[in-house]
Amino acid sequence: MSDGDRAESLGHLLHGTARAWRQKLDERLKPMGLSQAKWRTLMHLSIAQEALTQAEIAARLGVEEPTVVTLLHRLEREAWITRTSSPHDRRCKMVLLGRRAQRVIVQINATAEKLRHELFAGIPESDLQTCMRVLARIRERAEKGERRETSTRQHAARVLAQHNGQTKRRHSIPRKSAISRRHGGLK
Amino acid sequence: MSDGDRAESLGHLLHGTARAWRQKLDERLKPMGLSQAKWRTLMHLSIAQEALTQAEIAARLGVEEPTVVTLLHRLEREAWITRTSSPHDRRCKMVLLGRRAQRVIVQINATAEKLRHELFAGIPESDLQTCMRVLARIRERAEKGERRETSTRQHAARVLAQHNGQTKRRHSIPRKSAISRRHGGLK
DNA sequence: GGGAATTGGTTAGCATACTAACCAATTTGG
DNA sequence: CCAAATTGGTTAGTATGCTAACCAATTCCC
Repeated sequence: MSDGDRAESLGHLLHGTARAWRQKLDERLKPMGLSQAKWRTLMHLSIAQEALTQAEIAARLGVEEPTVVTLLHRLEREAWITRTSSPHDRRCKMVLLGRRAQRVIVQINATAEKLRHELFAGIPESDLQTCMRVLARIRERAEKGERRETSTRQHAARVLAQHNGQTKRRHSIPRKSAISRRHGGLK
Repeated sequence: MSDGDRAESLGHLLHGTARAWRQKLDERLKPMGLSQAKWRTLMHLSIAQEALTQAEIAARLGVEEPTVVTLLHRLEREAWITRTSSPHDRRCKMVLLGRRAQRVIVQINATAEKLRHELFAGIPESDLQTCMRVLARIRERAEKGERRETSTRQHAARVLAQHNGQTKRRHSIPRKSAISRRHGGLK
């Protein structure tokens, strides 16, 4: 029971600490019109020092693509970034930092760093190392076997391809309608 | 620079580990029609062994009240819980575990515990302790000074009370309309 | 006793994340 | 070369969290 308690505590602790940290950072970035998600995106673009595709951003942030779509939508609306079609691959959108972002990105990083210093103050270096090692191990285990085997595009396509020859309508019948109004609107 | 890198890594690591853990647990609870948020709520009710008010649940989960409202709404809709008005305090709603929840709660906890064992396998006890100590310290710091001084109900009310005698319309003009259709509909 | 303050719960609106399903463009393999 | 598979991006719908603003009920205190 004591083992279960301790273990459960780490789960809650992890959850709660991540939440508290995020909230604290959001609170400080708020006056600049930013949040952690936006800041992290800008930071990755800044580090890359070149235009990234949305898929690359998603990979670096560790989130799914649809999440990136709306995130970038907000960032673009607020003039933090610009999105242009790639001339090499017309599927891709190249994402660039706007001037405004380039100007304030230093302050943003400074804010985040200051918070980190505050949070880490007085904690022995070796303890931080241990903590990171433990977390990395847990994360690795939790992510491993996240096969996502069920209902991947590839998987579904493969199954259906084996099932019948035709490739149109690869999935089951759509539930709503999914109308696309994309017939000439954007170039 | 190496210091900044390491520090930044812990931030990302914390975020990513919490996310991976949550996803993994959600994945396993999904067949039972649950998620981490729902499971945690049921677990706290189970531990309490008595009816709790929504405010108590919010405090135990560490989330805000409006979050609990929609969470309980979903749980009630799926017959995991029931909500009844308290006879002692007509403001309160007492939240009770439904029969269905009581029956499966053991399996749910077993699932969560099994995952914990898998994730912790091979990690020295002392390292886990250190990790928890570090996280607890960071969390404490991050939560401290979360004054929420700006725009608390109490604060706003106090300020306006000093400003003018009347208490009606304590806040600024609502931006939309905030129509309440609560005039006899319920009860 | 009664007005002020507090507390419990709610709605509205937003941010951030997900999965499922889809289209358009490119790459691959026979 | 061309059909099949893959890849990049999108929309729709849902879950989970937040803050702001509010109502109703209770408690506090003069």
